[in-house]
Amino acid sequence: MAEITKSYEPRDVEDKWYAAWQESKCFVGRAAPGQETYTIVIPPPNVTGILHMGHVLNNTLQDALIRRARLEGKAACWIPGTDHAGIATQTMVEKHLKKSEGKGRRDLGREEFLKRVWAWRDEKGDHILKQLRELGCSCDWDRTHFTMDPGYSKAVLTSFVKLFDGGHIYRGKRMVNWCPASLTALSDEEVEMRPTKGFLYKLRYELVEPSTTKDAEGNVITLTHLILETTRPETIAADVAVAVHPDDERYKHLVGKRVWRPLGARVQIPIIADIAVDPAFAAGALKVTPAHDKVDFEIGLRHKLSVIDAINADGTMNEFAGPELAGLDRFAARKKSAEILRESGALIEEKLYENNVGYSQRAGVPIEPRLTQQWWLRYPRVEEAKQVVRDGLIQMHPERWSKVYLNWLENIQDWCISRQLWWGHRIPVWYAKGIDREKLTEADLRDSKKIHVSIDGPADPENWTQEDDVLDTWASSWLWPFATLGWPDAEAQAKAGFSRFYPTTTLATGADIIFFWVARMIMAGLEFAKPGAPVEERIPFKHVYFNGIVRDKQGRKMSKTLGNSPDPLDLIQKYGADGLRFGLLQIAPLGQDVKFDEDRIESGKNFCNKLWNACRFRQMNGAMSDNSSLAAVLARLDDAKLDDDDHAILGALLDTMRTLEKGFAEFEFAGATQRLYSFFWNDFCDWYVEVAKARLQDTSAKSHVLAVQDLVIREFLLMFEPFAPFITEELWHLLGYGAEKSFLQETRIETSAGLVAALAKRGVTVDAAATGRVEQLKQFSTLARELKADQSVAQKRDVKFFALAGQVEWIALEKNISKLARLVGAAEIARTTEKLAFPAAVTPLGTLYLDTGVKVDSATERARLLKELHVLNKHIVGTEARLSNEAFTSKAPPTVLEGARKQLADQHAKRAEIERLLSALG
RNA sequence: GGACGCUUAGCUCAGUUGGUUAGAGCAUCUCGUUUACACCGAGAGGGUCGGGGGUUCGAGCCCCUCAGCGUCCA
Repeated sequence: MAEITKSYEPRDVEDKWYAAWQESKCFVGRAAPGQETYTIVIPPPNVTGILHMGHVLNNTLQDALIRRARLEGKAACWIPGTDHAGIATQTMVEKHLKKSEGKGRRDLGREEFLKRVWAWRDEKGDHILKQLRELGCSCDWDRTHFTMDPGYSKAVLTSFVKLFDGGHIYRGKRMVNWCPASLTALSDEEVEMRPTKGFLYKLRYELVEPSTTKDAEGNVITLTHLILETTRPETIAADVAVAVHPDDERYKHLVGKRVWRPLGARVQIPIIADIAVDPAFAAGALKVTPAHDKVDFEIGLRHKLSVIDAINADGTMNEFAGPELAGLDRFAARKKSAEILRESGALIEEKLYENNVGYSQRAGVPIEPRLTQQWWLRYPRVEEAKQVVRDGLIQMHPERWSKVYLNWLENIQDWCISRQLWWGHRIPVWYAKGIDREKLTEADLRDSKKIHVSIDGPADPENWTQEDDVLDTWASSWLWPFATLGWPDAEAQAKAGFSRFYPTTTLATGADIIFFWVARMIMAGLEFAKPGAPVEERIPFKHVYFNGIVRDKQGRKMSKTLGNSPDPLDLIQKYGADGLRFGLLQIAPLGQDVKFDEDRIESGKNFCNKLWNACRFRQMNGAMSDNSSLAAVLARLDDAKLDDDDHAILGALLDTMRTLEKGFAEFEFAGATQRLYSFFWNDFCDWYVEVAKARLQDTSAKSHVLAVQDLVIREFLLMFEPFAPFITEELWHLLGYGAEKSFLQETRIETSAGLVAALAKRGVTVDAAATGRVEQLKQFSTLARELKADQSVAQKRDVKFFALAGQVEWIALEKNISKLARLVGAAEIARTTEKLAFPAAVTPLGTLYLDTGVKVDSATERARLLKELHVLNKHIVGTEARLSNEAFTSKAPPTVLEGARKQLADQHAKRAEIERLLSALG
């Protein structure tokens, strides 16, 4: 057996074991007949992305889940992969192309450009998957998928064709969120509302003919103009009407009359009445610009207004904006139009104004509402998608997210699935040559002479032209849970074990993509996965775990631009993958954001080192005996030698196992990791290993004590492995728990109940009361150390203690006396039957005197005791008050009442003892 | 404007169905090379649980309300 080094050096260990795992293909997801499966599909990161802290948290959680499942004997399958990330990747390559060759994508042409994107992908791609290996992720790498791979692409096209055939997909000229930077439409979900500072322009729209009316007091007034306020004066030339609210008494008489458009060609436009107008906003009149605003567009439809499109796709103004504005960027045009309006006298006022403006999430520029031909999807299975969550077939953790999910589905809008990009799945629609695409009706879409829709395209391609647009990336990733399992190809599905691994078990992701991805996957799964099967077999997953967002210390989201995100690989270098994983999970409570704190990662590393050294110490204490199985270790226990400390540590072990079981069932990882920490560090190292040092001197007890330690370490390694796979694997072998060519993961982890049963079989029943007795010894030793520290002899090992203890107390002390003496650093702890003139402390096991060999400073000693008495008195007053309250004694449950009475008795006894000590000081 | 979440020690966070004197890690101070570990050990100081009100014998925990912060949806 190799000797364990003085400190844990993660780097070599990590590389060695990851290579061994890969070599043996031990992460392959394979289900034996009758074996329960546990499947996770990874949220596919961008193919050219790099690992950030959010990935670390998300993937550590998935790895913990999948490794635990493996230890529980389930057929665990974690499917990795990447996403082609349409806009992001295309933009990146375009930028690179511009920089290196000074060319745009249109200079190259579609085919050539796509070649470049693939080359980029091949060069930069999948880097993130390698980084996940550094983190220790146990994905089944043979199953790695990419959303643009041929098989996956076939799934995407198949879903399109099926949805089209099912009448879910249509084409239409409608208002979309247009990104003038990426030159593509975006779905509503890709638009982010941001409060934006700008100006509100107050304008006069002159009436063609002045109009008279009466005001509230009945005075006759004559109106010559209307007052409007707008944030977008550059679009005035595209105004086709002015609207007022139909019930607005101020303007009723104007409806049907006309005003002069104040910008562009001198044109009269009508005043109309529409309920969309908010009479309370500004002066209650709205300029109607159907081409450039969603609400205006709808007003236009209701009133059959014409549409003037004054803005080009790239956000510059066109000739309809008028000669002064044509060619200008929309923001420059805004300034320019304000100038023109000011000169003409139409601009009354411009004031600072903040409103919510939609931004392209990817490109970061304000989106432009724009009227374009797009492909739309009426979501399938909306009602069913709500039902599966309401019925608990799909459980969300934390549960509250299901409300957000349901609320979105209640208000669901059709999905714009076409993107004016080249990098993505080209929509499998072909138009007959010569037809006017602009004029295609809904009926034409169903006419196979005009439109062809199929996966492979028409048989006579020369007569057809394929749609230029590609599909939204999410319209490919929403198929992820089943397209990664071979769908729709029957053979591929059989090979991938689709029938066993679908539905997947748990999806771990961020709540920020609950609509983008989670909700859509549920609908896609229900629609496509197992047609005709019961709903519980069609859902894509049973649990959705939403991990928090990793933020910096100030609570800001980590981002490249802020530069506040540490590089996870640096952290792995510094603290080890296990330290990073464990440290991060300790601060990741269920569903709460994580404020990243490097100190916690360091604490993760330190914990690994602690574990390492405890195992090293175990090895130094005696040759390893048979550790090859739980039964072998248990066989080495000597039930006659079990003492309270053994019982207490076994009790704590069982408690920790239960906490872990509950933690995994409820996705409470912070609690689980914290219990692992306190169990191993406090319960085991600080107490059990320390008291064992004395017992190891006793040759008759030694092998028994080492067996207990081996048992605890074994079970601990099994529990810890999902969080820290590298160090546990290393120690597993160093301590002889596993055979040479095996891995820790091949062992079945015991349940707490299973361990109780296994112990019982060896005649061992854990005595719960032992924990309380050990607790008293712990208090005793703490008080003894405190006494030494108070007397400034903390470092001395040769002091003598005397315990003024009754018979019962002394028996409890006596059998632990060598442990205690070692623990507190004393030459001797002896019994005394008389009061002594030494500094003293009142312990649960009698009064303890410290003989320092020098004369007691009675003033100091008195002050110390008085302080303690003061605190005690305060507590006594509180307890007495509670107990003398009739309402309390009559209503509180008996156990609470009894506890309070016992507490008071203890407090009184302690006070009496302290008072005695004080009077002894004279 | 609506919904949800958060507010506990200097910092980051725990705190199970309300029940003794509210915990941990880090940081601070003191002491320490005793057969694992200074990536360590021993000890200490430090909070009245955002404010207010209520329910209860009893509230960090339940209810109401206010404030601040955050997220999502309008």
